[in-house]
Amino acid sequence: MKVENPTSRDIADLAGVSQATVSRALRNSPLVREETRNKIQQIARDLNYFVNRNAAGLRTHQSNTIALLLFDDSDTKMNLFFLSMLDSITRSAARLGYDVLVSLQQLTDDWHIEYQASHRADGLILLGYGDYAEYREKLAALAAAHTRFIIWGPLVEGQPGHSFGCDNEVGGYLAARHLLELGRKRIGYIGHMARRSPEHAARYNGYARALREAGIEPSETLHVSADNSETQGYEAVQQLLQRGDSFDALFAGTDLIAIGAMRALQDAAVSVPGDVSVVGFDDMPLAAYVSPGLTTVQQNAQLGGDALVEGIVNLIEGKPVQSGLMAPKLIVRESCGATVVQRDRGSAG
Amino acid sequence: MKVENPTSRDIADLAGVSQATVSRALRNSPLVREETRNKIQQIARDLNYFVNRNAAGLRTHQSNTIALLLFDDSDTKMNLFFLSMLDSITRSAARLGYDVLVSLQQLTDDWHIEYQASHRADGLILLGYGDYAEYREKLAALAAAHTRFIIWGPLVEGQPGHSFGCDNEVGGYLAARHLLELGRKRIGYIGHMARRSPEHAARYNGYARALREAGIEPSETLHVSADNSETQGYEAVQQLLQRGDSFDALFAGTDLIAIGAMRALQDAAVSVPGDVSVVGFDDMPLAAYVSPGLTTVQQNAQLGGDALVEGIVNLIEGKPVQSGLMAPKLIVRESCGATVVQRDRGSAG
DNA sequence: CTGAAAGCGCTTACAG
DNA sequence: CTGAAAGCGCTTACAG
Repeated sequence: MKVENPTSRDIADLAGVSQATVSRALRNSPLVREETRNKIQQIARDLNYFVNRNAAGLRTHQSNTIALLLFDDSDTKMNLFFLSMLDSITRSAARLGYDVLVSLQQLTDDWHIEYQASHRADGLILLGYGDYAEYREKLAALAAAHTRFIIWGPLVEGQPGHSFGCDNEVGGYLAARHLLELGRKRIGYIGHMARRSPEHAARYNGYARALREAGIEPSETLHVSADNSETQGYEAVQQLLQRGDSFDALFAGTDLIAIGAMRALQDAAVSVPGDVSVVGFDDMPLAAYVSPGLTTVQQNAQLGGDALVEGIVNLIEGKPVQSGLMAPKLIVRESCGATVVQRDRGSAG
Repeated sequence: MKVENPTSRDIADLAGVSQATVSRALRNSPLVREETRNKIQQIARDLNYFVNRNAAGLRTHQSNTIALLLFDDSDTKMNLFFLSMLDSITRSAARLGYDVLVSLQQLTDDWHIEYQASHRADGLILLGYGDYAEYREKLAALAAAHTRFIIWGPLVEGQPGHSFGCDNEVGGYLAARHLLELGRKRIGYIGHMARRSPEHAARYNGYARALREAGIEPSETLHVSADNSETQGYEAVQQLLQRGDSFDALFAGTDLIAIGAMRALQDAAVSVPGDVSVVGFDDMPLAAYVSPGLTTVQQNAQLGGDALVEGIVNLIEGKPVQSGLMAPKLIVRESCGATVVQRDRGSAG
């Protein structure tokens, strides 16, 4: 009873029912008598039959697929945080019956409005940091094409579509509070300053809020602009040291910047955390392994991925979706001089 | 001239030609007069039209999609090496006109024979380390279902399907040669010993070959079995130290093991590389950041990903495919005591 | 609870 | 170079 590429018609013949009944039975329609359904499903299993997704999709105008668009225009390799989100995204999607199509994009690429138009995906998840000016335009184009999408990122006033992200303002606040509680007073900031990046702006704002609450006015001379790379973190500290304005702590916009900064400090014979405390942002696997271990602000990739999938699936299914933020968490290691109860190396990697 | 969800028929009406001609024009058929083709393509662009993949796939029995199945049964998070391969895989696939469907699997899961049977993918790329006994069974099932697939991994005698991987034997040889050239004589090995994992067996064999070439018989008492985790590397070194047999170098089957091993040595006040040299395998981003920087054997993820995509696409298109291996490369950092010309931190991350 | 029938939107022999 | 027509394999109103 071998059929090479069985169709529902083959099963119908074998079961002695109509093809329509086979289709119903395989979709667990209550319209089909249980006995009939069981028989049909058994035959399908025996034949190694699986519904042709193209045919089903053509009929139903669905693909049961989510496209995950990763973009990254920094000079580093694909951000590991996004990669680690891939894990929870694919798992959540699978649980809800969706496949995940992955595409790595340059921000300058066409943004594949066609994913939905071509019925390859029912909706998009957008993941990555980028220049927001350019970004906004693309989002508007997606919205104009009636593409369903959800963005990982902050709530931005007037931005088309839905988003879910980390509360970067709170993250920056947590980082700066930690430094203040350790007695640090002259706390610098290294990161994106421009409003090109609302993520980084929010981190900065949280930092500034904590300082002001402590009666300290953030000092321009302790701020250095840097993109997300170790090199830029390194160079930023060199600049800072040249300026000659003293500082006893640094809040870096990302872990990569923080790691570069720590290295620059060490190369300049400045002790971390003896002379200067350093806090990062992201908690990438590296953060636990550098020396000293980097205290940083963690975004929960698991929660984030789950929320994004839930959001896009709700969008696809026409249910209401709210943009939202999740709370970040301070991970204390050695780079600030706080007493560490137990060294957390995080997950291996 | 707005059409909500345009089909080729809408374009045909607008262009004053038949739907068949539209289909030909959009696929750049030479059968269509250039003028007609240009006109049709212009209209398609104006309408934001994209070919319905379900309909096209139903007709052609193709999905132009590759399924990437990542599995990992180690206790660590998804192996970063595989994740970094994702980059070159999606890019290569895109260049060849294929989408990439990603699925994270447990080795114990069903292996989605249905990806191809359901016409969701034209072929599979299998990525991950695993228990080979269990593995083999699944591969046989895939082959029995006429599923096209290519595996990242070693050439294994009698294994169904095609594969592409790193020459682990040469990698192990390079690592051990390096240690021998630095004057090390008592070189231990930490890693999988069982033949469950041909990858690790090959690494061990290369190591043993280098030793024997140098007139040294690999010593049982300097071998400790360990899975791919920092913890197991740490514990392995503790065991080794307890045994009391002296050693001046360690070759670890993976970077994670090596990093755990280095930490155990440091915790036991054994200097790395002063007393003991350590070499790892993989060159994960971490390797450049631990202290001392880990000398290790690098597998080129870029090349690997490209080769896997090329392989599966050839398989899909009925072209001949050869299983193959690529040469690994020794990355010298500080953990062995060799003179390092320039510190290579590799790519950020 | 089941069947006959229409139709989703394409691709491609076939005929001209 | 172009068109009319068949058909890919499903899902789902419609009728019974």
